[in-house]
Amino acid sequence: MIEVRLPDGSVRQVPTHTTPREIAEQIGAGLARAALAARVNGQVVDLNRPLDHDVELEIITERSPGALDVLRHSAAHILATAVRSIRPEAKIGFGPAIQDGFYYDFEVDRPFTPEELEAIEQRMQEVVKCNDPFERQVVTKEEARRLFADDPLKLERLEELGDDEVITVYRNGPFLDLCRGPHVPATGYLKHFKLLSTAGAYWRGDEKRQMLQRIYGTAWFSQKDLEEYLHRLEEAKRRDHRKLGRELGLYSVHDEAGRGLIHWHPRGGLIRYTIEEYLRRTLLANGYDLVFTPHVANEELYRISGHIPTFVDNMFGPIEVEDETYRLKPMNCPNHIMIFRSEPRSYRDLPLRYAELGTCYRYERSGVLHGMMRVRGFTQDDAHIFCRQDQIGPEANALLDLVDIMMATFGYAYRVFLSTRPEKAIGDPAVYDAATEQLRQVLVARGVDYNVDEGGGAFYGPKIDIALVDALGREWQGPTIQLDFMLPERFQLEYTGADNKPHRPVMIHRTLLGSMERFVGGLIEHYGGAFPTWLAPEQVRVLPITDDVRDSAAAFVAELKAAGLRGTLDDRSETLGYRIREAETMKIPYMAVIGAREAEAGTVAVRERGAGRKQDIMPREEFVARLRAEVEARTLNVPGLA
RNA sequence: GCCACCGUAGCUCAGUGGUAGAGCACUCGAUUCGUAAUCGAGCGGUCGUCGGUUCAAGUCCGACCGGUGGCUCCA
Repeated sequence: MIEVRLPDGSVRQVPTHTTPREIAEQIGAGLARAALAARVNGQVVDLNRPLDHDVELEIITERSPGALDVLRHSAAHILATAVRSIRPEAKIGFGPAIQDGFYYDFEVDRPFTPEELEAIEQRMQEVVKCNDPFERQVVTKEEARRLFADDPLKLERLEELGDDEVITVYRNGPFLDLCRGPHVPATGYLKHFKLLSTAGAYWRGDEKRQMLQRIYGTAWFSQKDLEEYLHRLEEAKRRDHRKLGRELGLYSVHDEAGRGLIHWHPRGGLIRYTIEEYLRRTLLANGYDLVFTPHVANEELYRISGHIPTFVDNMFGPIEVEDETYRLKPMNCPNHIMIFRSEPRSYRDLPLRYAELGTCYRYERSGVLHGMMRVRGFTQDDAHIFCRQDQIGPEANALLDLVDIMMATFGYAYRVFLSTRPEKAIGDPAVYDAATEQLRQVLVARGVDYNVDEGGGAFYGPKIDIALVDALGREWQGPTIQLDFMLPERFQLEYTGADNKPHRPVMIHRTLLGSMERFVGGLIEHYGGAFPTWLAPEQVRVLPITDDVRDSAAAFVAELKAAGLRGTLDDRSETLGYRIREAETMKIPYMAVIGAREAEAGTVAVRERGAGRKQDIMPREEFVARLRAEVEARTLNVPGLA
């Protein structure tokens, strides 16, 4: 007999080799029907896996965390089953569950066609209908070698397994895979899924190895979830910053001018200007100094910094001038170091915080360029803080205050990650760990929920990474706080301490918004193009109903401008409906309609973006005052934003 | 850079070997209108580029250029 402890704290005595399914059946028929897998001492296993010692057991159902991963991993096997039946020669690679779905990699003579994808999906339906059980079997390495004799990719993986590892294979109907599991009980459990796309993917993610053909799919427990996910994909497409960027006249990219180089149009420029102006004022109010440094630098600078040779593959090529070689700057830190080093520094001067909206250029391979998100020229919201070791904590704390302000202003939720010392770290491990501990204590003191990426820090220092969560629930790389013990060393930075001796400062690289290109690109998608009033390039469109009130409307536009608001007059000879439609399409926050009644009374009929026919008639001054208050408060009046 | 798909007017797209099309946008004219498309006319394309097959190529084939989705890499 063994003891099984359940999540509610109860303990059951059952015979050795009882399976989780049997226990679920004992608890209730409903639970047995809902059971997909089990969590035994924290590890997810199959329902039919016999228990041979005392355990803590949790039955996994659709609602359990991790349940979708099990389903999706099984979906990947079902996909491979279907592919094998259509293309028997396909060699199988890996097929894991991923965020929102699953994939499977195949080595095939010719890539899959879109039509084939449909056929594969249909064949998957047949596999599901068979409802074959997923059967786990423990095998020896020798047996496994025989079973996968025709699957070189599996053999390669097999040989990496240690001799003491338990090797398992899973069979469902005709398909056998080397796999750790677990799986849902049978193929019939997969009901709501869809294949999405094919893509090339290097075997083991190594571009020196052969390219496999990957098939992506998604799977859910209910048709509703599947449809919601597909709808989310549609919504993401609708909000694509490249599409909205063109439609709203924000930016463009030109072959003639160079790929991956953003041309900010007047509307996009106004958005960027407004953000930059707000950012600079915030930084000045928070103890930062603004600096400006050149776009090119003598290559020597990057030899000292070490970017040559480590970063040279990401840099634009050399520029020869007289006898010297210059480079477009890939980052701002060496320049800021020059400013720090330009005079002797005292411990009393520290911390020094140099901020720059610094434009950098990096060579990115053509295949990775993507709208404003991945470009070759970008302007970083960059800053470097030079401080004493004992100032790391307070500086990190102040930075997290700024992060809070910025994220709240733009309406982002966020998640925090702390990355600790990797194996290959430089310098004294004690210094690295002490600094990491300072960061950790700051996070703890602030009551921040954070995840630790053990060994995920850079070799030159630990860091705090912040991931933005946008309106669609997607995560983006956000602010980072990166400690650096290396550059002060390489540039021999010093300050004079209270002991009148030279000391080495610590550098903190930090960004709040990342690059203006990426940040604004992200904002376009976050807001779906409907920028809050304070950021909207055009805040009010004034619409006179007839030519008779044109002058009155023009006067109102002048009043808006005088109040520092961005209003424009649309007095074209088009119907009111037409002009309203266009203002809605351009996602302008407010329309101010002026007809004979309003002109007479000194009022405007205000129509808010996205609010339909609802109108609010108010005195002109009141509307101006309301708008000014809204701009000042940076109100997030974005439809659909929580 | 690699794999797949795509490339027709400023935009969205139709056109399966036989004389390049539509809607929107733009220009002109008419219309003066009460909350998401007023009517008419006009302008606009060497069908991504180069080569090949064919009596004939937007259409079939090849190469190249560019875009998209991935891979790899990153602000």
